[in-house]
Amino acid sequence: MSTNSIRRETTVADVAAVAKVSKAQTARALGGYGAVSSDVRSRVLEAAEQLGYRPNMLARSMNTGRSHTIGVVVGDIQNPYFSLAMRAISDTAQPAGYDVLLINTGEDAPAEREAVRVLQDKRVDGFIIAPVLSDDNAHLQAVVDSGRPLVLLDRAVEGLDVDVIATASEQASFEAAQLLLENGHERVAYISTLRTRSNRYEDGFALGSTPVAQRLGGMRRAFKEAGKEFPSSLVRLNAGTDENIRQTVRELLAPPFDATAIMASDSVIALSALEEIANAGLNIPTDLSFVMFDDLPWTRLVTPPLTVVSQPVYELGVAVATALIRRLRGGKAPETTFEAKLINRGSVAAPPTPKP
Amino acid sequence: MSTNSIRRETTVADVAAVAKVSKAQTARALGGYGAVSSDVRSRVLEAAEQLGYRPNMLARSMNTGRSHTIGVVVGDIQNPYFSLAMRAISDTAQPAGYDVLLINTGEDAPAEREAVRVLQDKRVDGFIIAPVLSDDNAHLQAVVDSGRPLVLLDRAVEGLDVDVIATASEQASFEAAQLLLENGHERVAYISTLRTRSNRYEDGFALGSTPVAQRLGGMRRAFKEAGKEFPSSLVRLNAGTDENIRQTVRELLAPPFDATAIMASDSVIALSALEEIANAGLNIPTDLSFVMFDDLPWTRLVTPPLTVVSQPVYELGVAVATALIRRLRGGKAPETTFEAKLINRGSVAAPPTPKP
DNA sequence: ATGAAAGCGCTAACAA
DNA sequence: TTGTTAGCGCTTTCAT
Repeated sequence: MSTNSIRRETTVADVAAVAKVSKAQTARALGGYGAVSSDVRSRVLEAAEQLGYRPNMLARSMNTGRSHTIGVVVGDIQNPYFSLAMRAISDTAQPAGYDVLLINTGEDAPAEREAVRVLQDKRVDGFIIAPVLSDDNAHLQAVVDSGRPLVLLDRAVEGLDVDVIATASEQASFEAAQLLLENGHERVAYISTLRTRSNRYEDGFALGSTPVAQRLGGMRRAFKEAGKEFPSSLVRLNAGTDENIRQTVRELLAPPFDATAIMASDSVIALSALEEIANAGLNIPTDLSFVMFDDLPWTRLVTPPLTVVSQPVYELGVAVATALIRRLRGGKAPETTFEAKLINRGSVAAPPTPKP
Repeated sequence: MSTNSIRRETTVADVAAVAKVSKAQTARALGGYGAVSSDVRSRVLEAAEQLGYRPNMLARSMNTGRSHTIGVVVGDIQNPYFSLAMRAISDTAQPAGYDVLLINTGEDAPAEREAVRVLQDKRVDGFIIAPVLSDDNAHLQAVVDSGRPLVLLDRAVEGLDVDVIATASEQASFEAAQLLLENGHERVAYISTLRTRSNRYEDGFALGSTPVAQRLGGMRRAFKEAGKEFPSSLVRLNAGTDENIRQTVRELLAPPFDATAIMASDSVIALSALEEIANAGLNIPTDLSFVMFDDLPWTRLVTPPLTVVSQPVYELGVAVATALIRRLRGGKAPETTFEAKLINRGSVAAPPTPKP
């Protein structure tokens, strides 16, 4: 017990009093800026130590204009894709002196707009956002206009000129579709959570340059090269809840769709889909072929091991944080390219009734 | 293009000028406090709208002393346990008006201490911490002394009198061990990431009231009731990296340990262990029985489906956030109890050479 | 209900 | 190098 009767934080003024120097000099010594004689510095530091001084970052931020905090907005932190990316962002930002204010939107567009507003109000130095919608940019444009750097993760947004860190997946999707075609599949379904205005995927449907657009593009190309018609009616977007996904799977497997292969655009979808497939008593790959985007450890443990399209998610997270930090330091974001890769394990085989 | 030549944020003063009221009244109208006539309020709000006014939360925080931000410190956000808890915390804090500053420590004690310091400097209103060590409380005690509420997630810390939200797992562990014993297992190994000073688990080893202590306690009880000796030498703590875990598994399966069953204390460990087991050409459950703590969707998809001890992780996250928010509002944290549950699926069977 | 003025804890100009 | 004086944008006395 010593001098802590009334809980008041010690301030520069207190330290200054003990060190017997002006507040300004004290602040300079403590903040590590300006010119301070080593004599004064040591006296100040000692006094600070003795008083247990801790700087009030809010006050500091207020007049420097920098909070040393970056805002991260994702749809679902529970999704391994994002939690891994988050880990990478955190690992990268920390040593650079930035902390992370995380907002989860639950893949809800209004929530994302609100998140951006909150982060702006809290004066974060920069933003990393994995946007829910690819064609809704007003709030993001506002960020750009505010002069605070913004880097997009995973998907681009129409008409928004900012750095985007994403994985090129056209080629890997092409190869995945090709693999399915070679095995005799034509009724290939694709399920994604991507939020769009319309539910149906039509030819020429505007998906911008989202991963989904690339993936569907790759698949189309494979079908075209094979001289087959791409089954647009088997593309399902806006897959949200577990139940929603299961129902979609049931639908796709029944007439008139009769899918013989399913591609799940992320691991969350895959998990729901695989359970539903098991429930239906269907066996992979004999009854149905399956491809999942993202590679997770458990995909090697299931029977059969899953054929996947893997992305370097951790590296993506590092890159997005690095890009933002460069911008924050007034530089340009480094050019980085990431390519998805098809890993053929055991969940693709010929459909039960191969077409000629 | 109108009035945005020099990028200066609009402030209460600006709004006051347009609304033709004093700065004080404007601030009151904008901040929703004090007494403001409806006439003034509407004029202020209109002016604010017109100028696109956004409050500077840093400034606001500086004199209210509340940042409406809570600090969350976890070991590994990539671990599904934490990312799910994080999701729950976020879902709970958001509607209550709190944002989340997340710091990942990589299960490193010094990093945790630093994290706490940073969060204190940033003046977060409260803390949610899943402590790395259970016997290192100086930095946490400092938080308590600062008067800012702290709630512990998952594990308690010796000598620290704060709310702890965790799962009671003694009974479920007892049942798990009992199940193994009934099946004829005596060489039961337990692998955990828990950081301790010593690597070996000895009788009476002080693990406080960590989940691991409870689990081992439950297992001991089962062995005792069965009149068997508990194989302390098969308990492995400090399991860190993937390679580390794999090596531990190899060791445990070989003489002189000859484990016939492995219990993995979380899903990350389980994943590494299962791969190593597969690499060794061992079959579950015929060659080896396996139990994992935490229930994840993929455990139902592997062959055989895994016998697990499940915890209500999302509920835990909600509870920890709720407790903190109650404290922040000056109340007491609600009493909540969570009980782990054994779910026997298919990864436990008799060992290859049953003892009499 | 309103306004003037005094802070919050710090940094930034400006002199000395 | 040092100290003095203004602020940052907001809230909060304290009068009126």
